[in-house]
Amino acid sequence: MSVTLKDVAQAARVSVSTASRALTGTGLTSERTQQRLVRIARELGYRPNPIARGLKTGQSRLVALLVHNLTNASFQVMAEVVQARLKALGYQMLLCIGGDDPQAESDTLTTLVDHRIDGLIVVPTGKNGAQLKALSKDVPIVCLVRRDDATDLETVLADDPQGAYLGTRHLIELGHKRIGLIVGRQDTTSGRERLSGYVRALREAGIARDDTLIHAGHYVPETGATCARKLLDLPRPPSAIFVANHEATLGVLRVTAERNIAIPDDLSLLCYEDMPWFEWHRPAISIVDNGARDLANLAVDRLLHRMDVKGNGNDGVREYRVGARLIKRDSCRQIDAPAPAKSGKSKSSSSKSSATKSAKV
Amino acid sequence: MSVTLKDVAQAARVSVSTASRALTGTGLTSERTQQRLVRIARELGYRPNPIARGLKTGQSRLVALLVHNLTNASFQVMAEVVQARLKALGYQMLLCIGGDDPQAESDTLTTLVDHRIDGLIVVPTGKNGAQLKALSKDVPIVCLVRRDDATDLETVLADDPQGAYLGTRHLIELGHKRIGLIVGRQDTTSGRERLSGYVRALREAGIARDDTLIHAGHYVPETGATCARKLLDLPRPPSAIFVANHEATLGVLRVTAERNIAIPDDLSLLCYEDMPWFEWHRPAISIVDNGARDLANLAVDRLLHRMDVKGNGNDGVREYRVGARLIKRDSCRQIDAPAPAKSGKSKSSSSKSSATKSAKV
DNA sequence: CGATAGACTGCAAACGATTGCAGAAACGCT
DNA sequence: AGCGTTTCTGCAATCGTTTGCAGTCTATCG
Repeated sequence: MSVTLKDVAQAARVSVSTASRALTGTGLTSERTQQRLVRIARELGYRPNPIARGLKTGQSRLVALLVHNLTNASFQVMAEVVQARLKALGYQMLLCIGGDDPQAESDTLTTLVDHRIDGLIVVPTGKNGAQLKALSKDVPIVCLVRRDDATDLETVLADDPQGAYLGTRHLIELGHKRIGLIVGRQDTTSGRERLSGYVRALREAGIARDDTLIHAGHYVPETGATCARKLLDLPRPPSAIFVANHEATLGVLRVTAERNIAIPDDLSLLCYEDMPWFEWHRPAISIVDNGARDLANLAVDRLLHRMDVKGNGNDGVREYRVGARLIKRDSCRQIDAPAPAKSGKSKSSSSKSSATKSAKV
Repeated sequence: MSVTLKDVAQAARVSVSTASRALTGTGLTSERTQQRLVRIARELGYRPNPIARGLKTGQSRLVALLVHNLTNASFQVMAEVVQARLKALGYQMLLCIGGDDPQAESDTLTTLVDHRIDGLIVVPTGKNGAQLKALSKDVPIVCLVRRDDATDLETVLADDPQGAYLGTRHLIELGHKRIGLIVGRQDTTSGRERLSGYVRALREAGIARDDTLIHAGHYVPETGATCARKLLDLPRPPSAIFVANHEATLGVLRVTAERNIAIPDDLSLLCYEDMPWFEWHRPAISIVDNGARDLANLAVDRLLHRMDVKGNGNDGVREYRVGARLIKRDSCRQIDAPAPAKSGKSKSSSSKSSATKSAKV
């Protein structure tokens, strides 16, 4: 079927071993035969069989990435980044989708090690700590985005406390005093951390924490909508909402649209994590970028490092934090200005965002 | 390291071959030893090594999916579907991202066959027909979404002519006579087909084709924006725009926002392919659903079929079409009603969208 | 009772590479 | 020339399975 090492060796009238050494470039072969073999191999179109090689060396040139889904924009860019990096290094990426389901995660993990993957980057559900720990003896593993507290695996995390702090402070600086927070479940690291950043910014600014302004739930549009309604139905509704997740943002936008609440005139909106269409949306939505791209890159770096060092060389560091950054667009507005006649929370549609409108069409 | 067939055989005091036969269930072994071996294997936690098996059998239990990117919502759901289906069958999915770049595609293809993948589902760039054709002798291949005209590979396509026809007809039925079309490059099948569907609907309705209303370009937001501007700058701008791609839709929305064009009051908008946020957007965007999920499922079906039949059993059919369907939401409006005073293409921001605003908040 | 078919089982050779070990060739040195 | 190095090459084993072939055992039948 395809050209094997044996064919090359025969064509060159040398033994298979010599051919192998010449082509893998171990330096144990003479310059002349080396070049000759390389030439012949090329002429014959020889391509080494990774399966056979893998059997002997125990490596597969396969690295797996296990994420929850692909609808999440962060996971998308991570998958793209990981794939690109690995490909450049001659690895193939096995992309697995666990759906945040412990059982599926567990199954997937075992098949992956069966396949003798050379490395694994995983967004853990947090329910398979024991298994992950056991696996990490055989395969280099790096956790991404979430930590699995039952393990001591190297983990690359977004700096959620800082990101949430940054975002909240931004809103405070714009003059907001009542800032609604829609945040993730409090039994996840990120949920807790984002809340803590928010609280810290409030405290620093000397603003009292008001628990009626804080709502936690799953990262889905429905939750966003529900929480937004609760916030807006408050006797004294917030002047700004910080949505700590992009999926939930969809729900919030829906509610503001339904109720005809103009952003940012009637309500400022700040979102955690980017989505491609946020900057095309009108108004373009300001965000705290969790640095998905950097996260993925760092995870790959760490994984490669571990794969090199072999033997699970722990160099002490267990946790890496990737800084978040604020990207200001048009969905948050200054609020402390002495309200001019037509501004404030009227239903006017003529503030900053629309001031530059052309009458074109 | 891990327990091998030899270990199992030893524990059971049989030869490796017997163990192999018992565990793979060839039926060539006595009921009793069969069950005994299965038991022992389980007790020892034996897991067959796919690499070793692959070396012998020439199969890898790996199926590759090669798409252009993951930002495209259709590709996302396809990837999810393919992954789920394959996993259920004990295959792992190799997800590759080609970026619609012929060179990358070509490279990827060769590494994939190196890895002895058992099957391939590919969204071809159309520039590597020869290679694909050659590969298809070794590996079952199914093309998805796009056809590669240089090959006779089995291909699963969206019914673009029908989808475009459906969408256009919908707009016509709503009374639109001048319908702008923003469509893909005309050197792609889908680009041409979507145009043809549009043209057919027009013809059927007895509306003359107006080429100033038709713009083609890449499926990216920028193109959408550029084309939208051209359309809106026309002396007689269209009353509806049919955007034959969701990415381009972003650009269109941006332009309508910039120019304060209310949808659907000032302009009806219909989009090809769904995106998760379209139904959360306000107004919710009407679409022609290309049936990404069905496409992926069918592609997997066909691939499995080919993998079974082995020897590239062609059963004649070369092309499968998956029907598109119209999903009406809120971005298209009836236009033939005798225009009331305040409608039309004024720059007013006070049509339906803002008329119902509550002063809430 | 012996022959023979049938049902299991084991031996050993693959699959395509890598690699330890030892032999061969080439070289420099005295 | 003889000897020790060094450098290169080939043999053969190995990785963990599968599988053709031949051998063993039992049971059945004439």
